[in-house]
Amino acid sequence: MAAKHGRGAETTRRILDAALALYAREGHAGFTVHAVAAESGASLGSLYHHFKSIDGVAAELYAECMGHLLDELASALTRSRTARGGVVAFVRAYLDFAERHPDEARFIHGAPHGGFITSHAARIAEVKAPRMEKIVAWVRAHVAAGEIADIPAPLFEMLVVGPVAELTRRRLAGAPDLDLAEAARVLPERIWSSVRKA
Amino acid sequence: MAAKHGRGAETTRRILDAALALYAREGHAGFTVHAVAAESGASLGSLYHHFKSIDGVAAELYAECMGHLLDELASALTRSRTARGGVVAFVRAYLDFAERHPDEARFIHGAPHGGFITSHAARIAEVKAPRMEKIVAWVRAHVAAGEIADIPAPLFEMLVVGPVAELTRRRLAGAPDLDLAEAARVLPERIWSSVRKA
DNA sequence: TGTACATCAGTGAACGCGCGTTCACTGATGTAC
DNA sequence: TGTACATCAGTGAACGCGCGTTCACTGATGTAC
Repeated sequence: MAAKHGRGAETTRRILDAALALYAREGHAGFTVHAVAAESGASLGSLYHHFKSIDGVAAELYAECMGHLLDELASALTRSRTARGGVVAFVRAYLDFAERHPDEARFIHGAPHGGFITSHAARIAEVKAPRMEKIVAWVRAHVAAGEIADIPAPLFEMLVVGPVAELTRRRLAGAPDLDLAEAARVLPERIWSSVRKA
Repeated sequence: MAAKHGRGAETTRRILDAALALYAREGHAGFTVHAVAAESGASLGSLYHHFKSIDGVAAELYAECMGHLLDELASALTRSRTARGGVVAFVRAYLDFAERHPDEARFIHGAPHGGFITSHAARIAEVKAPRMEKIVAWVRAHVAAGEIADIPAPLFEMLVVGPVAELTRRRLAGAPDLDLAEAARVLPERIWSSVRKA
């Protein structure tokens, strides 16, 4: 899937782009094989030639978007020397991603309730694992240095990702009273307060 | 909907209970009118007599679960005198709810991606609004007293609800490496740190 | 360079299935006098 | 209390529709000699 070279690469690309645009425009209910094929200009048969099923399209698109987000988060982190700088940059990068790529953010936060995430778990893990490893290594180093509180890694993740993920979800669900600029001003320092040592 | 008295109250109750159990067991994909009717023992016609559509069932169930959760959260808050005690109790109440009522928590966090939440927004607001009002009033009072940071109410909500909502979502999505007991020990104080004044 | 063959890419009509919803109906409960 | 009527509760076969998927096929590109 997602052939990097070869003749069908362009078609594959068009299908994934169309799927993302369609999800953004029509939501979960409009995300059907027929609609994705029509939107992309490919035929049904062509879509099934490159992807094994509609869930395959969704899984590949999810892996792509998640990879994109995690790349930005990991690089925000590793660019920073101090723990505080890293956490602040991480939170900003998340909010920035939601603003610059709202369609991808919407797909990441909304799509998993179709069952593809369990049926294509291997493909998704393949994309997530190496990025998560980088992030976890950075956090561990700063825990060891005594800058970040020594709490279980998953709980650290909840504290940092939770507020921004919730914010993103609500915005995408249509709550308009949430100002991203203000969030970017307030949240990073607040979240840092929740994970700093002592 | 959800007649409080009258002859059909019992049937209505059975349908909602069946819908919740079915969602917990089969997930989004199994949540169909036919399946809900069969699970509840009611006929299709009877279901349509009491609810106008399958979305109507989902919306009523959502309103019920959300009301239940917000009741527990609001009472945790208002039982507490100090800001710190309130926030800590709030977080514990959320985690407690997820543990004691996993089916309701799963429905609250998973179901909204069906479109019923916009089509039945009025009914849902009717349940949420008075509870949210209590919560907001409590927070405002403690902001005025200088105990809680003076940040916009929605951002306060993200900081407090975000981590526990994210945790709940991941657990329900099948991540087993998340220990609720440990979360209840670590998160409340950490979250308090993120919203306290100075 | 030309010919023969194999593989890859793409087509779109057709399929069966299960979904949400309707409807003509029967039975049970409540109301009037 | 008995009778007539109205409303509410419940039944389940039947409907049309759109979904995901298949398949026999054509055309384009790559490979061998």
